[in-house]
Amino acid sequence: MVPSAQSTQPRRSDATRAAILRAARERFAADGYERATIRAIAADAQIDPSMVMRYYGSKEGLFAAAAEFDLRLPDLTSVPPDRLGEVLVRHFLARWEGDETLVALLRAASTNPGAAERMRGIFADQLTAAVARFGTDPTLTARRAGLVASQVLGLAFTRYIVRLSPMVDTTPEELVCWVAPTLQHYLTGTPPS
Amino acid sequence: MVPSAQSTQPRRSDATRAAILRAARERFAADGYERATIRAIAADAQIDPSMVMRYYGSKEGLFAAAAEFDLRLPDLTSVPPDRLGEVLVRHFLARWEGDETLVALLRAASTNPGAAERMRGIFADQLTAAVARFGTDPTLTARRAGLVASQVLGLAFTRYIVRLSPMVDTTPEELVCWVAPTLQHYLTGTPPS
DNA sequence: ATTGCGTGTCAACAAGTGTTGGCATACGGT
DNA sequence: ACCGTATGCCAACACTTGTTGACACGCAAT
Repeated sequence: MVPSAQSTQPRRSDATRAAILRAARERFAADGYERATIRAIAADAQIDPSMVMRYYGSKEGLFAAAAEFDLRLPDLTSVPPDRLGEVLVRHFLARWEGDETLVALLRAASTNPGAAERMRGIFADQLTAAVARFGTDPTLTARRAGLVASQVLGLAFTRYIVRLSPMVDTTPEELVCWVAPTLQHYLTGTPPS
Repeated sequence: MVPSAQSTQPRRSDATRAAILRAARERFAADGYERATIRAIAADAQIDPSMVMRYYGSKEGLFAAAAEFDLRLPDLTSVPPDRLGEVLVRHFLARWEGDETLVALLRAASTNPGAAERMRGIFADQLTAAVARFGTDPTLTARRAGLVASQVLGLAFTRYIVRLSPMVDTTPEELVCWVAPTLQHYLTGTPPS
């Protein structure tokens, strides 16, 4: 992608900024918020730690920039209603395998309140909005979204964080087969009593 | 429970040891491994930080002692096969609400390799063993256990760590109704292809 | 060429960390 | 009553952390 005719003109330090951000995402994803030190990130990006401060203000600011994330959920109204679960699992798995940002967010959310807040926002806003397309009861919609989040985050947690052997070894396709009915049930199943 | 006629005779410092352990569990559960400082734990237990070192050797040692945990899984062969899911969810929920040890372990597992290792052990050993009672294929058994772990840990992660509003607000009973079929499917469902 | 400013490095600070050794004290067995 | 040992506190170490300010270099415009 070209520097683009965005609102702000391209700066000479854009390459450095990008290198910092990339290193930050890697470190946050691998080590979590507190173990990922600014010095280590700066070393990975091959610059001085003070640059990180100048460009991102603080460690919190750096994390906020590095953990910017969009689930890019597809329009669920245009998929067959009985394939909702399958589409969702496949989408989430693809989103994870290709972008370590969510893993960074996931790791950090356990110990950093800001990260947890952001995680809440992502799943409460983006996922709930996607689910809200069908069904009118807002409480039920939120509950459905929450249940989907629980299974999907549990999948990521066991596969990428804890690295439970069976969850690591299983192929994405097989995971889809197993988990799709679960999400389908959470999305379209009849609520209890 | 009485000091007991265990292998080792009761020491005069048992009360202190217990206070340290209780404070450690609270702090680890609330703050995670790195943010839970020995000084804070010692302050909670109203003793000097050096005592923690003397009795538990190091921070790692303290965590190892504080994160000792048994799932106390019931004997799954004595429950009706179509109620396995329900029994399991209910058991896990009860186990969590009453003991913060697992929350501590869960929080710490994101950033501390030792905690992740222990988490792996608990779910790979205890849960797999309970599931192995029926079904002979070991790979399939491990996979079933892993899937159950993913949903159950995802439930805990969204409810106790991230605190997603819909997952916090929902009553345990209703959660059981939603999640039971999922676990049932993972335990007894037919594997894909 | 000179002036400004953005970019980058170096050294250092203040705070907090896990960890250690020394010293007082009080208990329990003799 | 005495002595050894367990228990507890205090002060300090060595180290790492995020963060800051001063200083050097190079590009761009005048």
